[in-house]
Amino acid sequence: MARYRVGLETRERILAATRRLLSEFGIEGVTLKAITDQARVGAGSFYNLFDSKDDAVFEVVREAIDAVDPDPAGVGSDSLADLVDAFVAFMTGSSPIARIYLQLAGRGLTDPAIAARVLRSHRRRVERFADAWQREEPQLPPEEAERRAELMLAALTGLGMTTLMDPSFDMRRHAQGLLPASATAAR
Amino acid sequence: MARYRVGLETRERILAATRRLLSEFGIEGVTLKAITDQARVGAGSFYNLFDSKDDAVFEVVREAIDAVDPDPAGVGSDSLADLVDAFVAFMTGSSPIARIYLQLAGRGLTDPAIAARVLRSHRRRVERFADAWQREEPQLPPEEAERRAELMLAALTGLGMTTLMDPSFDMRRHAQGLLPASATAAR
DNA sequence: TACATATTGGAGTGTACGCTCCATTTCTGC
DNA sequence: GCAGAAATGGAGCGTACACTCCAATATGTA
Repeated sequence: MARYRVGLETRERILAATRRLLSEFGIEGVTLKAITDQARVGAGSFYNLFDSKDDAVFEVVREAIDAVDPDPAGVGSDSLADLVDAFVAFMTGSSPIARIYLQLAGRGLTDPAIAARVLRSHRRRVERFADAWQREEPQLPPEEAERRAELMLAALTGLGMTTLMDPSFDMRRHAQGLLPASATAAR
Repeated sequence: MARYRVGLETRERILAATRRLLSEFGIEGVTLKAITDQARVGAGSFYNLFDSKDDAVFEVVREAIDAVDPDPAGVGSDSLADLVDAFVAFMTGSSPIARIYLQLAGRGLTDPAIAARVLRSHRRRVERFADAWQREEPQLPPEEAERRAELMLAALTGLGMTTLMDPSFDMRRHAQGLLPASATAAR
C-alpha cells in the first residue's frame, strides 16, 4: 500500500505506537484513536496504510510470537544454558514484546486462531530445548529429552509471568535452578 | 441489594451466566447483553442486583483466584503429590474457572490491581508447596524448599496454559515429572 | 387483605468506537 | 517544473456498548 518513503515511515510510526500501547495497556488499550494520537497521524492516513485496526495489531502480534525464538534458523548449536539465558533476557529485557507474547498466550485460551499460532511456536521451541538436552546428556532417550524440554519451557513461561507482574522477582536466579548440575557447574 | 428469594436466585443466574461467558469467550466476550440474554433477565433487573457489569465480573474473578487453592484453611498436611494432583485436576477439570484464572493472569500483566491479587494468591500457594517440600525432604534448607516450590508452581502454570490451548496435551503425565523420585515411587 | 418495598423488562440515553470520505497537500519519475 | 499518484487530517457516519428510567408486577409482612 505504501509506495513513497513518507508512507513507509508513517507505517513504522504506527507500528511502534501499536507495540507500545499493546504492551502497556493490553489488547483493550489499543484503540484507533490511541494509535493515531500516539503516532501523530490522522485516521485517514492510518487507513491508507492498513486495512483495519486489527491488521496493525496482528502485525505486532506476529512479531511477538516470532521474537521468543531469537534465531529461528539456528540449526541448534546452542547449549541449554544459552537457551535459558536467551529466554530470561527476552522476558526481563526492556522490550514490550515479551509482555505482548504472554498476554497473547492468555488470549489464546479463548481464541483458537491465536492458540494455533502460539502452540506452533511452542512446539518449535520444545524441539530446540530437547535437542539441547540431548547434547548435554547424550545417553538420554529422545522421549525423556522432550519431556524435560516441555517441563523446562513450562517453568520458564510461568517464571516469565511472575516476573512481569512482580518486577522485584529475580527470574534469572530461579531459572538457573532449571539447569542440570552439569550445565550449572560449567557456567 | 437483594432482599427477596427471587432476587437471590436471579443473582445466581447472572453469576452463572457471567462465569460461562468469561471462560468461553474471554473477558471481551462478556457484554451486558450477553449476560442478560444468557441469564434471561432484563437490564433493569441486572442493575437492581449489581452496581456495574464489572461488579459481576469481579465477583466471578475472585472465585477463580480463590479456587486454585481448594483448601485455603488447610494447615498444610498435604503431600507434594497431593498438591500437584489438585492443581492438575483443577486445570483439566471441566470447571470454567481454570480458564478464567489463567486469562486473568494474562490480564494482570497490564492491570496492576489484578496483578496484586494474583501475586498474593501465588505467594500463598508457594508457601504451601514449600511446606510440602520440607515434609518430603526434612533436611532441605527452607530457602531451597521455597526455590523448588517457586519452580514447581511456575511449571504447573506453564503446563496449565499448554493444556488449555491443546486439549490433547497430557498434563498429568508431564506434571508427574515434577515430583522428586521419592514421591513418584510412593505413588 | 392491605401495604410497603423489591423485582422485572425493555425502551431510551449518552458515549466511545472503528471506519469512510474527501478536499488539500506532498511526493517522485520524467 | 509538471503531471499523476500517494499521503494527509479530520469531520462525520453507523454501530455497539454500559447504563438509566420507569410503569407494571411480584413478594414478604403484619
